[in-house]
Amino acid sequence: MSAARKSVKRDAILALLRDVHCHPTAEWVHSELRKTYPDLSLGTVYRNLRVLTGAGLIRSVGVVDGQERFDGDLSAHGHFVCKGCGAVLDVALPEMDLERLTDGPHGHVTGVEVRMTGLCRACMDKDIQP
Amino acid sequence: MSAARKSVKRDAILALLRDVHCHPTAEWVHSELRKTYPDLSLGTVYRNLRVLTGAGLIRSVGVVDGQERFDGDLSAHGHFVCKGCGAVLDVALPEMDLERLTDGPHGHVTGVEVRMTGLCRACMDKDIQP
DNA sequence: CCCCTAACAGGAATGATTCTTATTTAAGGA
DNA sequence: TCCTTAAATAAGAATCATTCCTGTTAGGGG
Repeated sequence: MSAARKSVKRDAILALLRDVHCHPTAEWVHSELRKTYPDLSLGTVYRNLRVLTGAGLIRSVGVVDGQERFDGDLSAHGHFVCKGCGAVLDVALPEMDLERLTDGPHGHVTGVEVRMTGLCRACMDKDIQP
Repeated sequence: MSAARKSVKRDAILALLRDVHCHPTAEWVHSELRKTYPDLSLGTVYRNLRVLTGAGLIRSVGVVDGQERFDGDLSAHGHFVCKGCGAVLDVALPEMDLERLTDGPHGHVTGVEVRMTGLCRACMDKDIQP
């Protein structure tokens, strides 16, 4: 018995997420991998993103502007989300003891996500000159 | 010129969010306020939740199980989200200097949200006995 | 080589959220 | 108080990300 079978498409999705730093949406992954796998279906991307997230091989950054964003970098870091353009940038978390938060009085904690929102440099400049 | 006019429905939505501690969805707010305002439409709830969020009078906790959750408590605290039942609980953040994160190299930070995910006590017990 | 089942493509279905239109109502001035 | 104007609203249609369904393909153990 094997729970997960070898899958070229799934491996490609995982590899892509590990390569890029843009925290992609399902659609971005789809259109990107279409270049290599022209028959890749959007449903397959969605399903595998869920499988990979469930397996802890990637993580979700949450929903930005109605679309879920994913991250192949599992190291401890937070995210800055620009309200203007929707860009998601990695943010080093200044040594806050996230482990100390684990298993508080509420239950068993499996993940912590720190999300900052604001305006990125590019959008700050944009907003000055109309 | 007045940007925002007095609005009974909007005030009721804000008051409800300040009263409860369950981090409601738009639909929950709608069905709850229907008891007092039988003609309250779901669209009005969605629009006012957006207006109030934009005005900084409430904040979004993010999307849980496909539905956005809101919080009328603006004090500094994080959230524990149960993967099992979708409950959102307030978590005291152990004095981490969130201000120190403001205005990093990425742009102007306006908000920080710390979200923990895991299994709440009730769901932990549930998972033992099938 | 055969069977069982996971993985898949393609497209339909779902459902939260937003948008549109006509109607109501608050606010401020005459 | 009455009138004018624009915000607020109800109702329902439209949007669109995501999930579900169906038939097909293919991996890998036996």
